[in-house]
Amino acid sequence: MSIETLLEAAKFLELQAQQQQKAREDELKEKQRLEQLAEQKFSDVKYNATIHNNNVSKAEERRIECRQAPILPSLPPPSMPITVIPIPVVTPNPTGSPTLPVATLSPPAAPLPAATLPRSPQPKSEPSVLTTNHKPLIQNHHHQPQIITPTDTKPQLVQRCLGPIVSPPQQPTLLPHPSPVLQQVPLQNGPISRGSPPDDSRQLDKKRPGGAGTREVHNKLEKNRRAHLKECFETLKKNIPNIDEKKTSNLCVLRSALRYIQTLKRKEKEYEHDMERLAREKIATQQRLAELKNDLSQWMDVIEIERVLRQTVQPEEDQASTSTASEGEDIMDEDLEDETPPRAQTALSNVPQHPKPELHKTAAPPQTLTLAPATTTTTSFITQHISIPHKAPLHQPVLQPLPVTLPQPVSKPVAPPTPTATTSSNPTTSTQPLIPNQTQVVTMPSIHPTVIAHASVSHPSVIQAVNHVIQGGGHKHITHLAPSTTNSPVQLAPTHQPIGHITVHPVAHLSQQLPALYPQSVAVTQPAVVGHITHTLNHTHPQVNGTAPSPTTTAIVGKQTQLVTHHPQLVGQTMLNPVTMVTMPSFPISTLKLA
DNA sequence: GTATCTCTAATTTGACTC
DNA sequence: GAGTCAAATTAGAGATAC
Repeated sequence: MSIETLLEAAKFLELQAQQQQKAREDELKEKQRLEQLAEQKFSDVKYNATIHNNNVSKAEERRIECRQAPILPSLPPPSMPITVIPIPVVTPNPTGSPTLPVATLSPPAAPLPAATLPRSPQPKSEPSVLTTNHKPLIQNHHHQPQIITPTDTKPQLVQRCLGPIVSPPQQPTLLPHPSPVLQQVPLQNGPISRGSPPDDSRQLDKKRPGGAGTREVHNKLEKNRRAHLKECFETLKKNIPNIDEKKTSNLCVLRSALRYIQTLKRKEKEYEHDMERLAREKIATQQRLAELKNDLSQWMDVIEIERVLRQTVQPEEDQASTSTASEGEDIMDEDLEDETPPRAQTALSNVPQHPKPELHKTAAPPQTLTLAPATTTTTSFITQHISIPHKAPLHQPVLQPLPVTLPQPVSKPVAPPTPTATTSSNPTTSTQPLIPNQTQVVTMPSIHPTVIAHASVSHPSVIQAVNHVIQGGGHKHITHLAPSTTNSPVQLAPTHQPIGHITVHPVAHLSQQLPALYPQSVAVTQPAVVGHITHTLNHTHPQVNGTAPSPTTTAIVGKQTQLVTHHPQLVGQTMLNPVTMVTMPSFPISTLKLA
């Protein structure tokens, strides 16, 4: 029954196909003229087939299919010869297969057509039919495999789409070989075989909610993602030095990047270590520098003390050739103008100028102390003793001959240094031209005839020098003064006055006392000198009130203990040295002029 | 010069996570 | 649903053997 019925059905389908074919050809002509799908949709299913033959795009196909979907049901089964649907109509099969395919392509639908059409083994029994039908079947598979897949998304849809999608190509080919049964076989087998049963169809259903568009979109997105990935690799490649621009795969890029990162990390660590090492070296160097400074200052103290001792040996006759303080100041002012300040020598020449307040402001450098006139042993002692510590370490030229700055090179033949000269004892002093300094000191007295004037000139520089020493870590230096003096070959007389207690020595009194106090200049003690300085400062402040402070004096006193300002006005002007914790006068001592 | 092999990039596709 | 990942596949280029 099955075969016969199938054959009959096939014949019936063939007839219908022929009729449809004719109608289709007519429609094709019309379509070619019109080429409008909307009208053609409703015209006939054949119309759809023609659309496919015209190489309509997939999207259009889908659209058309979707549009047709509602139409198909409306069409009476018998009127759908081309689609699979007609089969049931034709076939006497009571199973109602015609409706099934329409409802669902999948499982239920598949069996029916497959059972009926595939029976196409019949074709074997009927070679003619089989051969003829076989071609279309293959063609269908080859020509529009993709077309089918997209339409498989939904059973109904697929079912509806099957007709149009598969049939179109078939029909043209089928026309010459009318065998409705065979035509239908491929039609249904196509999708079924592909989907091969339900699994595939389910996957398709799951995967194609949006049809092939989803796949295309997904592929496009994936492509963009790859492009982005590629850009990232290129960027990475650019950031890696020493890498071949062209012949480098992504793998090489990654490896190179890894190596480069490791190298950078290693370098970073190295640099960190270097920084730490340099920091440690810096600290050590600074410490070393500080030590050297201290040593140098101490060392210079000894030198200066020795020098002072030698100077003290000089006879007082130096004073005889001294001129008035004012004269000396004037002369020194001229010198100051003539010379440029920056150099040590120029600075040295500035010393005499200090007496004038305004000049002192400008030419305060303590280096000038070296030029302190040696009108009296005390003054010379004071000046050199105090000033050297500062100048020595900072300005080596201070030790150089100073006659240049001297307005009156009345250099008297300096008495040969006493055998006790420590210059030889101290290796450092031996290397330095101490003798010129002595000569200078000797010559200076001519400039400063009186001790007072001398002191007035020398104090500023002395104080400033001391101040520098203190500020520059010279505190130790000051403390070393006493020991150094004691250690020096020349024995200094013990201080006549306690360090912690400063006595005021009237200036006039000083000139008289100095010889007495220090029969030999060498015997002059630091405290005494300091005391004189402070004393003069305290008493001369009215003249210099308002001038810049010079903490040197207090610094000097600081070593002793603290400065007692005797003058009430000074109290308000005194400053507390943060280093020595000693009050410092706020006025420039250099401007002091002892009345 | 050709065939073969190897490597790599590009593509497709299914699965997974958020 | 978008984005991502991984496996499978494909195509092209370079190296090698014949």
